[in-house]
Amino acid sequence: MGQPFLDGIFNFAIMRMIKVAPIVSREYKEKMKKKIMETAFLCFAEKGFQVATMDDIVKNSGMSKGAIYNYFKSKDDIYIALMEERTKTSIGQLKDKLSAIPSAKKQMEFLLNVYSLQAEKNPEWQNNIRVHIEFWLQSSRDEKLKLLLEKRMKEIYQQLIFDILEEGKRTGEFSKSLDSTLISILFWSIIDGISTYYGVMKDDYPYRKVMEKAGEMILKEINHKSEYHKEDI
Amino acid sequence: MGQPFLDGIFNFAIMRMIKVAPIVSREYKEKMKKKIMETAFLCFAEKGFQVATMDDIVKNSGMSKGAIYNYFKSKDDIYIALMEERTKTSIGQLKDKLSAIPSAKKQMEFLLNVYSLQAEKNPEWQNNIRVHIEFWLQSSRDEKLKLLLEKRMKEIYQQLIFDILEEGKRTGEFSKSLDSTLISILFWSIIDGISTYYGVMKDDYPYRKVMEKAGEMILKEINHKSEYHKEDI
Amino acid sequence: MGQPFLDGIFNFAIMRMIKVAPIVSREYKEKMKKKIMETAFLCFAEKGFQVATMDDIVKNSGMSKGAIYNYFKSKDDIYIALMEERTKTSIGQLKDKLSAIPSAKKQMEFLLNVYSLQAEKNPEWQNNIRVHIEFWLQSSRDEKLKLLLEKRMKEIYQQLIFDILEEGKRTGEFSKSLDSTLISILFWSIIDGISTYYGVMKDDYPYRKVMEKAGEMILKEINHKSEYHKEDI
Amino acid sequence: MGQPFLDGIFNFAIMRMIKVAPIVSREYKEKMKKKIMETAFLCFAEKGFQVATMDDIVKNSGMSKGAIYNYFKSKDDIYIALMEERTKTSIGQLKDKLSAIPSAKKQMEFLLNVYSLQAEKNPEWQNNIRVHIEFWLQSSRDEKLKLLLEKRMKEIYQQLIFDILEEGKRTGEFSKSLDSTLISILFWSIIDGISTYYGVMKDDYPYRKVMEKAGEMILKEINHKSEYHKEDI
DNA sequence: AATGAATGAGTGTTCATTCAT
DNA sequence: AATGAATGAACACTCATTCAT
Repeated sequence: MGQPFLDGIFNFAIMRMIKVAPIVSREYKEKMKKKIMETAFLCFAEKGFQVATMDDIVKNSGMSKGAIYNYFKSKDDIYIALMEERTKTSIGQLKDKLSAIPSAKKQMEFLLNVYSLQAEKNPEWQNNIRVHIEFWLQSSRDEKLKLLLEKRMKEIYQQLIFDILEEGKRTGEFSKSLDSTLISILFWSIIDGISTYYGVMKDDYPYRKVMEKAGEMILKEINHKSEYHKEDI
Repeated sequence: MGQPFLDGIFNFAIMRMIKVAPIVSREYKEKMKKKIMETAFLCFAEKGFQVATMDDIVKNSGMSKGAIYNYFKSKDDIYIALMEERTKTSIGQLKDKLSAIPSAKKQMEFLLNVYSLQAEKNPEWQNNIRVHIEFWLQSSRDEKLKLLLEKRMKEIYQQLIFDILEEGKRTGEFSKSLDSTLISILFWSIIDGISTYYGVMKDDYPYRKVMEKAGEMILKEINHKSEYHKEDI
Repeated sequence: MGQPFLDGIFNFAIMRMIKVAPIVSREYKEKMKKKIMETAFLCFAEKGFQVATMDDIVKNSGMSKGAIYNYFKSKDDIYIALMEERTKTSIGQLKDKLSAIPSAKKQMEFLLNVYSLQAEKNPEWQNNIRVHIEFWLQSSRDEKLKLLLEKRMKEIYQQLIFDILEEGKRTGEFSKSLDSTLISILFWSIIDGISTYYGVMKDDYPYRKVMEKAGEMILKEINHKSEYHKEDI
Repeated sequence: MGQPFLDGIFNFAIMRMIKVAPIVSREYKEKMKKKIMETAFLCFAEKGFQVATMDDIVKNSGMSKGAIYNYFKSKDDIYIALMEERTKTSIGQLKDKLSAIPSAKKQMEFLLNVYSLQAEKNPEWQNNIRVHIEFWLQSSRDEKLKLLLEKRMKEIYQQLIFDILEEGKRTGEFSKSLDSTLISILFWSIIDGISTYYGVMKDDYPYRKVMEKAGEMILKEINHKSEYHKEDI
């Protein structure tokens, strides 16, 4: 009686099947997280973080409340994940494109151009900004969040501009007397100021024209222009 | 024992008085409204509009809940009154001072200087900004509010700059080719962008230096600089 | 114009009336608190603290949720208030009666007799015990609660017995070699052990007989009897 | 392409195997149950039955949720199994040791000694007690559970003492006038009362000293001493 | 006009249990 | 038998607003 050999194989196979196979793939989980984040983004954009409820997210995502809490441990957690992902994506794409541009000056021009065209190219831009700014205000009342955002701001955004400016100074494209730190701070203050107005005023605000004028002013500031004038003479 | 008859007369009289004659003066009412608004501002600045509760306002104002609802019909209502009043006050003071300055260029310089010094002169500036921006974001989700703010923005703030620029163009101080509308929009976008960063980052943000550099750039843009250069020759 | 003098009187009267009169009396508030606590006690006794919900209390009290939270800041808070009040009441009554009894021995006998008769005299005794013990277990996992209860236990309950025992030792009623601290701890351990069984087993447990036997043993222990024996031998 | 036919056979075979033959041995299942119960005990002891979650048990056991539900149909079910097993084990060990002791008096002394030393010998004693008592309180609200515990209490614990006492009466070691039922009930009331205090107060409670004093009192009660007294007189 | 107790729908979060795989 | 994602009813608690006094 019995076929020990086959039994062994059989049991092994069964055990393997049972033990090893992950019920859902990693991709599945990623997809779910993404789905929640996308729904949450829309809800936050529509109503604001405070006003949007988990029930809104539940309803719009078509998932159950428990399911969402399997992926994120709180509403704040979704917010943070959302922001990290948005930052990572946008800055990553930017960096990729910038690295293909040889001159620092051209890089700055490219960057400013990207932002000038955002309103037309990226239909989510308005929402993006509102959610972003709201989160930011939020952070000023939560030390942990503030540190997270501040770090991100300094190490990622400001650093990006800072590096371009320093490179430009090195190659002689930009004025040596430039305060790269100050300008990188000012750069984002202006970009975000304009974007905030756009996010609030929406299509009543001439986003592109304002952004282009701002870009012009920034380029004028960092270029050797003033010295050119003197040379012109 | 008492004097029921007289009591009756008294009560009647009192009731009548309340109905017929305004027992408290208009000034008293204004004073109360002001008190509520001031308290509310502090609460909103500290916690944010959404998070601050009516109970916070009750507690900090020393008034009763019912009293507050006698003066304002909702929390939103306080917010709106607050913003209207803040705008009126700040812009009113500004206008007073500007009218004493004869040249458009000097007016612009004065204005930029005022904002540069805000952080040091006005310890409430950070709170001011946060409440302002938050309210603003709020407004993008409430059409009524949005119209109110947009009108205010255009008719008061942008108009202020627009008028100075046009005057400067008329007197020849500023370049004739200037797009006054565009610059007045850009002006506030930059000021508010810098202020927002400051409101969030607080003292980690070199507000004054950034604001001064921004002022420099704006002045450079609107002045006849290019022509000066030529004249310099 | 007008009658400033009368106006003054009138306004003063009105202001006084409005400002001073408390809308609800202190008694009213005490009555409400009591009502909530009584309802809560019944709920906790029926289902246990953990299982009983605020909605149970809401439903059974006939009050609204918000009203309850106006009087107590949390479910725990109700629990604590409940326990403090129960302790205060029961120990207060006990102390009053004890103070009328001249001899320490008689006091002990009285005390034991009170507990022996609890089951028959106090129909809530079972519930009382269960709620009490449950709260107690709860406390072992909450340091703050534990300290509160421990303090109460030591300073009120154990102290009560300790004082009687010491008084008895002083008057020669009780053995000088008695460890008053130890006996006072043991006393309540036994009383509560018996009560716990009764609270759980309910009328299947011969509460009175057990308590009487225990009382007999305790009295035997603290009386001079044992020494007489040794001397007798 | 595959071999659908063979596939079919394979799948069928596997399905059949699972259905027909027990793939895992009865021992394996017992081992699993034990593992779950041990983990559950630790969780319940740490947090209490209500507060400990199935997820706690999942995490600490290293098993999956589904697996646990294969062995126990509910959280309550684990609780019951746990209690039954604990009772069986502890009483079983006790009985084994008692059977080796020839005299009833020595058996009582041994028993009391075991409990006196529990705190020092059994580091789990505190947890044990808390879980036990908590379960017990629980039972008072669940008729089924109550009957189960009451039966267990009477048939196992009280019976144990009852038998020793009766044996002692038979051999003349204990007083003939002893109410064995009453004393056996009192015995556990005292033991559990002391243990409960210890479980809650933890090391602030002089467990051993109290238990020894209680043991002394119990022994004094059941020994022939009292009759000696009468004779003495 | 003033009071503050009352209201109750709504909030984020938890968790025993189920079930497709 | 094993997995762990999904479910959704509960939960304690909040708070803008109302209204009897």
